[in-house]
Amino acid sequence: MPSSKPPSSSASPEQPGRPVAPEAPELIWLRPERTGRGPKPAHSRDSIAAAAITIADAEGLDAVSMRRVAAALGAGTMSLYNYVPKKEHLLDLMLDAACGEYRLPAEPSGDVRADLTGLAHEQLTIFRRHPWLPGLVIARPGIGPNALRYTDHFLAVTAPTGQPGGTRMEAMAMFNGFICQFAQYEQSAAAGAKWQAEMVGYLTQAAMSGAYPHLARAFATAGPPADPDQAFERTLDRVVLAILAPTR
Amino acid sequence: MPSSKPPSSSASPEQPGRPVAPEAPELIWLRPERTGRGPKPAHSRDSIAAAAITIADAEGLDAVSMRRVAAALGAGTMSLYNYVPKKEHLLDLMLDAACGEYRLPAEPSGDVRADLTGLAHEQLTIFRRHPWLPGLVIARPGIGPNALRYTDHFLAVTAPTGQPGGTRMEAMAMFNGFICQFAQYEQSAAAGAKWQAEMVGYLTQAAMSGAYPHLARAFATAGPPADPDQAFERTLDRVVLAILAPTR
DNA sequence: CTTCTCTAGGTACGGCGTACGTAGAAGTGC
DNA sequence: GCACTTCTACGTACGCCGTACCTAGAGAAG
Repeated sequence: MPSSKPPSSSASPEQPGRPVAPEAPELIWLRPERTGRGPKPAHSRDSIAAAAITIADAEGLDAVSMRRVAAALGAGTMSLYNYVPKKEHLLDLMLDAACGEYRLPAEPSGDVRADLTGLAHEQLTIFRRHPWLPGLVIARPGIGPNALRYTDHFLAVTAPTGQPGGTRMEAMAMFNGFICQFAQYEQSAAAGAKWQAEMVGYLTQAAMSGAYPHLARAFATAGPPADPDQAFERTLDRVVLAILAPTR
Repeated sequence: MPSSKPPSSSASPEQPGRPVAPEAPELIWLRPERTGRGPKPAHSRDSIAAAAITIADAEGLDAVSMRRVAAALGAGTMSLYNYVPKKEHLLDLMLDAACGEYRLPAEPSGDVRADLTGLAHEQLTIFRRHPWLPGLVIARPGIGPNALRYTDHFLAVTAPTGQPGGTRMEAMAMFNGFICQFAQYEQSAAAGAKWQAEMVGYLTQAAMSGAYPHLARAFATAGPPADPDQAFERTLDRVVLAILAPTR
C-alpha cells in the first residue's frame, strides 16, 4: 500500500473552499480506519468485529445490535457510529474477520480435486464454529482483505484447470453456495428436536395424502436418515466434478 | 385431504377437563385455517400472502411488516395475528404463495437435462418477478403445499437417473441454491451504478496492490464484463452435469 | 337460549437503527 | 505558543418494529 490516498478520484475536481466531506464512500473498505487527526480512538475495527462475533457465536446474529456491541466494548451506543457508519458495515467487518480464520496453504498442491476438498472442509469447520456465518456469506459479496485472500487462493487452486478467471469466479460462487447451504441445513437439523419431529410428521402426512406421489416414493424407499457427513462428501464430490468439467 | 384433524396426535392423551389449546403446532401448515366456530374471518391466508407479496415486490422484504400488511388489508394490526401467529409464518405464506406461480408440466418429458434446464429458467423468471424470493428460499425449508408440489416435480424429473430419493433431494438443494445465488447476484448488479462503480474501483485497486496476484491475473485476462445470461447458461450446464453424474 | 369459542382491534412495552447536538481532546499552520 | 480545525465520545430523541395482553361482540354448538 504505497499511497494512503484512495487513487485521487480524478472525476470530481472538488471546489477548494468546501471543507465538507467530498462524499464518504459507501464501502467501508474505502474509508480509512484512521485519518490521524483528533483524539486517539479507544477501539479498532478488529476489536469491534471480535466483540460482535463473540455475541453472534453465543446468541445468534439477531442478538448483534449496535447497542449490544457498544456495551460489550464499554462504549456508548453512538460512539460505535464513529467506527461503523451503518450496521451493514458491522456485518461486513464480522464477515471479513471470520474470513481471517482460514488456514490457507501458501501454495496449492497442484492436485485441484484434493485442494478443493480440503478447502471445503476448512470452510465447513469455520461455518460450524460460527453458525451465523453462512447467512452472511450468502447475503453479501464478501470483499474485505481477508475475503479477497480467500478468493485469491481459490483462483490459485483452480488455475490448473485452464479456465478463464470469470468462469472460476462463478465456480467459486457455486462452491461457497453449496457449503453455506449444507452448513445451514446442518444447523436447522440440530436446532430443535420438537420442531424437527413436527415437520417429519407433517411431511409423512403430506406424502401419504397422495398429492405428492414422487415424494411419497422417495420417503418409502429412504433407508436410515443418512449420515450428514456422508451426504456432504457425496455432494461435494459432485460440485468439484462440476467445477473441473470443461466449459461447454 | 380426507380428515380435517391433524392425524390425532396419539402421543398426548389430553385431559378432557382442560379446554386450553393442546399446544398449538409451530408449523403454520399444521394449523387449520378455519375451525368453524365463531364469526367468519374477514381475510384468508391467500389474501394476506398476496398483500404481503405486493408490498415486497414494490418496496422490498424489509417493508413487509405486520403493520403494513394489516393496513394494506384494511385490518387492525393485531387482527393479523389471528391468521399469522408470528411474522415468520407470514414469510412462510409468502414463500408458498410464490411457489404457486410455477407452471409445471403434468409429466416430465423424459429428457432429464432439458427438463432441468427448463425448470431452472422458470425459477429464474419467478425470482426476477419477486426479487425478495431468493432470500427466503435460501433461508427457509419451503414446505407448504406449493413448495411440495415443486419438490415432487423435481423428484419426478430426476427419477430417470435412478438415484435414490435422498440423493435427488440433495441435488435439488444444490440446484435451487445455484439459481438463488445467481438471481441475487443479478439484483445486486442491477441495484446501484454508483455503488457498483465504487466496488469496481476498490477491487481494481486491490488487485493492483500486489497482494492478490491470482485475482490480478483474472482481472487482467478478463475480457468484456461477460453477459450474465451466458454465465447463467454456462454454470447451469455444470450444475445439471453434476446432478446427472453418477454418485461415487 | 345459553354457552363457549372465535374474531376484531386498541393499548402498551421493550428493543431496534440512527439523526442530531454538545463537549472536549489531539493534531496543524502561523 | 496559540488559535483553528478535526476528530472522538456520548446522551437524547424519533419513528419503526414484533408482539403480549385485554376488551367487546359475533355466531356456531348444545
